[in-house]
Amino acid sequence: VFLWNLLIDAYGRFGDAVSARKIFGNLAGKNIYSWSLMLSAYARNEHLDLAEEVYAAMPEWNLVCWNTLLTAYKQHSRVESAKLLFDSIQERTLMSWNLLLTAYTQNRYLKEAKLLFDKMPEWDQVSFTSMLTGYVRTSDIGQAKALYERMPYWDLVVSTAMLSAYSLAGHLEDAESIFYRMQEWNLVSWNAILSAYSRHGRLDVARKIFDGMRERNIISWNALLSAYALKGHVKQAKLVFESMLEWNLISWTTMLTGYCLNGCLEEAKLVF
RNA sequence: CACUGACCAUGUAUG
Repeated sequence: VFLWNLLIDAYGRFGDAVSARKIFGNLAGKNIYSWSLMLSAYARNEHLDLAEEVYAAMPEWNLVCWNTLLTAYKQHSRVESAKLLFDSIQERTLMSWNLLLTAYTQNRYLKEAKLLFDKMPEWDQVSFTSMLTGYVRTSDIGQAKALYERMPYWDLVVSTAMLSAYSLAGHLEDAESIFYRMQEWNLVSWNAILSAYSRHGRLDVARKIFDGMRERNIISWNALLSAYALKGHVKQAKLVFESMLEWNLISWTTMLTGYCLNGCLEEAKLVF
């Protein structure tokens, strides 16, 4: 059963809920892990209705499956359902609280988020990050900063969130000072500072950061691309675009917007 | 063996 469970998990993560379902369906002696894995396979792959069916059919429920269903509701913006589930479950961990909080903040229920945050039995870095991004989404940089300064310490994720918040609010220098005071960096935080410079039109610095990065992903490339495309350097942007190894919807939209902003309507049409 | 937070374009509700 362990091994079959691993396979269900793999298919679920790969996005193939149908194959996961086949294995699950034929599996004799399903345990609570099998059920939870099937539940998250559906939850991850945009099948909320099927996830609910699996949940309803489960022989028993535990914390993990409640949390998984909360995650699914949150991702599908079913905030009311998340709240109902949260109120009805037998036990809650900090993660369950964080999930409801994130359901609120990601869907801009800021008042509810604030009330819940103040009612929580404890907070961890996730709780703070979630509340912080709630403020950011509602453009309240002041509250975001106040919350950040209340924290006992800062991990990589919450620092990156605050860095991006400053950048979004137009405070490049505050973003920089967070970055340089951090104890550790990863690809995401490098991308965040790169995009901060890019957003503020500091093309030279953005380029240097990009060139100096040890690893890059498509987000890094798109950030550099937008530095050029949206600040009037269409030719440079085109060069970057052509050296990219892969493109996604964001790359194309960036390039298209760049052409439009610079009056290159023919090129824009071609891209489109 | 299962569950939560941060990074990229455009748009995102007094139009």
